[in-house]
Amino acid sequence: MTQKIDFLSKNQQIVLEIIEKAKEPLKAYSILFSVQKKGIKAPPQVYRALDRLIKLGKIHKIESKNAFVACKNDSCTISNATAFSICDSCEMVTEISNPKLSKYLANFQDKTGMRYNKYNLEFFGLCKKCKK
Amino acid sequence: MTQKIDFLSKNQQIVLEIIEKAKEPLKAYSILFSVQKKGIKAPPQVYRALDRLIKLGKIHKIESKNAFVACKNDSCTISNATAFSICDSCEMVTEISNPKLSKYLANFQDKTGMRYNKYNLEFFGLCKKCKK
DNA sequence: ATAAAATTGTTATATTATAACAATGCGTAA
DNA sequence: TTACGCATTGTTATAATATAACAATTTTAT
Repeated sequence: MTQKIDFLSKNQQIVLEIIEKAKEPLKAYSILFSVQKKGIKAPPQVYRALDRLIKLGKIHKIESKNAFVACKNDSCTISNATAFSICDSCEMVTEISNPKLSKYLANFQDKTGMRYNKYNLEFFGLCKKCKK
Repeated sequence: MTQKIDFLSKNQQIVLEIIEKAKEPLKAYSILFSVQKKGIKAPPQVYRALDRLIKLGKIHKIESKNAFVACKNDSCTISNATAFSICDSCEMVTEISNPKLSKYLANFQDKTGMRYNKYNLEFFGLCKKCKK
């Protein structure tokens, strides 16, 4: 039987918790370091948990940073439509939750007629604090 | 003085040429392998050329694949607004060049009021061939 | 021509991620 | 119950991606 979709294993819970607590996106190996006291010892354990949490939509990967953030959107159970705002200076990352944008992108069609089932958008700039 | 913006060094030309010839996005180490006969021997040489070519807008990095493609848009001299269509099955990648989309994204403002100077968008799905 | 600055070459190593297999747990049919 | 099959977790090793640090060379300004 495949794992129930709403069940998190111990490792998955540990990894999720640390990502949720963090104010910044976390790198896989910094997660590994933090959770070693809890018995997670090796990279594959972290990467497996990350993969699973991504599939469940509990976290997202910031591709340009190879880092992971918790999904702020409670209703997000599958992460097929993501948009982030990233500050080039302080590296702050926030998930953009904008219905117009999601609708626009979900309905976007290019001339090839290819149909998309997933997208990821990353915006870069300076956040208000850093612009001052 | 900093390097003139339209001048490519030998290594940069070699790397650009191989990326332009390729039908698929190329990985850094596959580029390295291909250009070793031309005298490029070590990773930093490839990565420097890639960085420079990206800044010039001659190539783009597909973040979700850690791979590099040539920019198809001749007028692209700075790569601050990119959008790609990626097939999950055959891994084909095409750059989307759609004025409406670029305009929409360039003008996008989220509620924080943060102003963006760059974005990268990656769409995933099945291309026409693979959908059949 | 020569010093300063920038670029390129080279070695080594850091960082990110996965393959491969062993150990463990877990449902289920006999 | 038990033992078989299968999924999950643990472990070791290594692959793949990327950069730091410094030496050699080339370019530029004077």
